[in-house]
Amino acid sequence: MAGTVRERRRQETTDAILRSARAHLERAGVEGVTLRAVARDLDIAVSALYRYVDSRDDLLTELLVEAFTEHADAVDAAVDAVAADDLPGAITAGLRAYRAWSLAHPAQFGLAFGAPVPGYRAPAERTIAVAVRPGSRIMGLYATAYDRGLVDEGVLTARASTLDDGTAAGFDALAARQSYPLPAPAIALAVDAFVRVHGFTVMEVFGQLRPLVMPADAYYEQLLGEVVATLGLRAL
Amino acid sequence: MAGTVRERRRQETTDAILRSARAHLERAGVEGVTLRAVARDLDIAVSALYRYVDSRDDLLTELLVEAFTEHADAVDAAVDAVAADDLPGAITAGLRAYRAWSLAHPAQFGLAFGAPVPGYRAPAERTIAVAVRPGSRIMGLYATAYDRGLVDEGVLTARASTLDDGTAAGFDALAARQSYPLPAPAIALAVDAFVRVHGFTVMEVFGQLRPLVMPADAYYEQLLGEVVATLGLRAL
DNA sequence: CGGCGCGCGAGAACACTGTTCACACAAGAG
DNA sequence: CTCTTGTGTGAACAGTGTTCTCGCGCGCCG
Repeated sequence: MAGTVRERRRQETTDAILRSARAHLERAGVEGVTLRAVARDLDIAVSALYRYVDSRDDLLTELLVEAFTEHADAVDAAVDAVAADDLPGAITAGLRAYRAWSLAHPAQFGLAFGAPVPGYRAPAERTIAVAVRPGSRIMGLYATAYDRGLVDEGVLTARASTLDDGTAAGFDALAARQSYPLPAPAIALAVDAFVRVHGFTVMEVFGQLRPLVMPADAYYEQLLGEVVATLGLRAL
Repeated sequence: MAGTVRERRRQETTDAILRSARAHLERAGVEGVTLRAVARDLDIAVSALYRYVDSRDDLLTELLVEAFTEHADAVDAAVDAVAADDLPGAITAGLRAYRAWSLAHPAQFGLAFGAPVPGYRAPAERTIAVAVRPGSRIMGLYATAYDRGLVDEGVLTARASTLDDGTAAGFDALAARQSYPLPAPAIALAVDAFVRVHGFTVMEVFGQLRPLVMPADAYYEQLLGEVVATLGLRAL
């Protein structure tokens, strides 16, 4: 129990606030997370909440980074559960977890990836780093796969032929900035894959897929297979 | 000028309400569309609005179907502007307009395709029909292309090999219901294409693409080319 | 161990929001 | 000309976020 008694009690209250806010988010969406509702849960005056939270927007930001973090943690856990040498398997598992977490936590997913919550702009410095984690993880796996020569050269040259110079330069800059040993066409392939995965997930969670694709599980599994193949990877 | 003076005035007021609500939506997002703000715009008492609108949710629904309609109209206009015999060109133009409208109207797009607005459930009977229009239009173009034998048989058989039975059955049922002369693998290809287009658009409008792809225009054009090729179509 | 600062909580107040109500007025229908 | 009906008003209620002022008393410091 590090810290003084006061600090520990403060931490407990902060946790309780976040727990309550999260519960209301899951049950009633963003509009349901209300300072007064949280205060009622904790049997506390509304104004007392301001000792722990700057504003309602601040509370939403907390929920937002929590959502991003849990999402990324889920992806990481799935990746880590796969044998380290099975890179296609790890990528598949990570992308599978990407959708699974989103389906299991639609409210958090909506907060994180839905339309920017009106009225409040999420502070970029707090969100971007964590929002980018799943993508970075997958990109890292793909990079080591490329390093080990597991990426088919044919798909890379094919992708290179349809890549315009401006985008390629942007990708090269990105690779340099993040120190990925990936050529621009490989990054393009990874971005393509991510767009498909995220697009499918968004459409499913937001209910725009229901009229079209009914047993979405099987469809997504097939999508994952195709995506991995498009990346130029062969399953073990 | 059909109808009595009263009916005309009523229509004018209704239009003014929608115009004001739409302006607030574009300027401040969903939270910005407020009955009191609209009333202030029209120099009217708040309670008077209830003569024209059942509730705030009802007003939001109106904006929602308006957004869907304009989006679909934009796609239709782009398709209609292409020579009737150039089906790949028409599909490309339609999908290009799909993104262009979304970028030009981020607030409406967010309302229509973002996280379900918390607290209120859009009445399905009013939204589904119009929400589905762009997809139906593209699917229709693809169907006539298939009818004319313009769809490469190779991609169809390839797609069929990775399609599970359940999904295929669902697609067949969809084709029968909508009376599309498309086999299940073709519908799968169309859905794949739509997921890529919508996914890219969502990520771009919601700002999740900015860290990755900088000159998004060129990238999207390339994506369109690849999507059309994946559909088994050859440009004129 | 004792004084006391200050972290913490309470409650009232203000400015907003959506929604409903009783009421008044005028315009069109018969 | 009457009188139903559409339209607009203002007050009221319940709920929201936020900001004050006010105290209490815990727990750190001497």
